[in-house]
Amino acid sequence: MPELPEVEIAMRGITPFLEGQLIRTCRLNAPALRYPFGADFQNGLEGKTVLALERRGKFILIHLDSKQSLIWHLGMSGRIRTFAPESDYAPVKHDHVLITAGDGQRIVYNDARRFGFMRLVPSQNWHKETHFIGMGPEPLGNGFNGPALLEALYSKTAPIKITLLDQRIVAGVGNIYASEALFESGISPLRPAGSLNEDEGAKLAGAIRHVLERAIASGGSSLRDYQHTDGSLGYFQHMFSVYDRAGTPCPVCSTQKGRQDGQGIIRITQGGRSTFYCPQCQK
DNA sequence: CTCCTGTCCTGCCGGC
DNA sequence: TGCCGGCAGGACAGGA
Repeated sequence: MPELPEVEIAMRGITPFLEGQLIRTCRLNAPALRYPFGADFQNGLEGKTVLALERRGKFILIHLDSKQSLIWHLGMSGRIRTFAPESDYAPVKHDHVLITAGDGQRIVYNDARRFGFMRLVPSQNWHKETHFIGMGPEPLGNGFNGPALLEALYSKTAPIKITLLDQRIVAGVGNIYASEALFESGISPLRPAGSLNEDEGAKLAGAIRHVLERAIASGGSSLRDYQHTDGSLGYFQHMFSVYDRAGTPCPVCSTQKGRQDGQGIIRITQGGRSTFYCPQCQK
């Protein structure tokens, strides 16, 4: 499910419930998510105080005062809900992890498909965990721009859409925002990644940043099960140009004189996953 | 190395 | 109405 914007919003949502707070209890309703929790998981959380939270790619990191950090990934269907101390928590199916903190506020992790996971690792070396080794730059950070992107792409022969999903190229881009960024930059998803020129590299880097920033500002994309931690919905899905819009007119070329004969947005499959684009606008 | 495919798991939707 | 196939926001392993 969640790509960078949704993970960022989830992290912002839980921060006021956890930052500086004592974790009182951690209840597990399943033996494993993607991986087993491990015998020491609950003990590693209970009685510890949260120092800080941060995001890296699609991962949330929760640093504890025990020199351990919680690595948290939401997989495809992971969702976090928060409950204020005095509010009622009504359990729903697939609520796998319940954390009670501070004054009694609760943080609940629900994940129908259990593709997500939580792992405790030494804080000092969290970035040396396999998930983060070789991970590409943060697209909203200073290290990401046209030249840096081109450098990462130049030797690649795979289609640019598939390559953008590789977290070693740039962190946090997933299936929705890869299609959206390619549309915004006018680049065909079928282009070999290494074939982009300087101008296209700059355009694509800018489009990735722009799309992600707009998605965060719009509260992310609420498809299927994704919601904010307080239960509210994002509305960036209403601003998709191409994703899940197969058969609709292209928002750019359908309005241009002499170009109304395009077939509109089409869906293709690349690497077993859907790609949406406008064959007329994206070359 | 890169690339391509399959797999983990449940839910939902459309077609018959 | 029920059943079945296909698809879903991700990451990783293993083989070519």
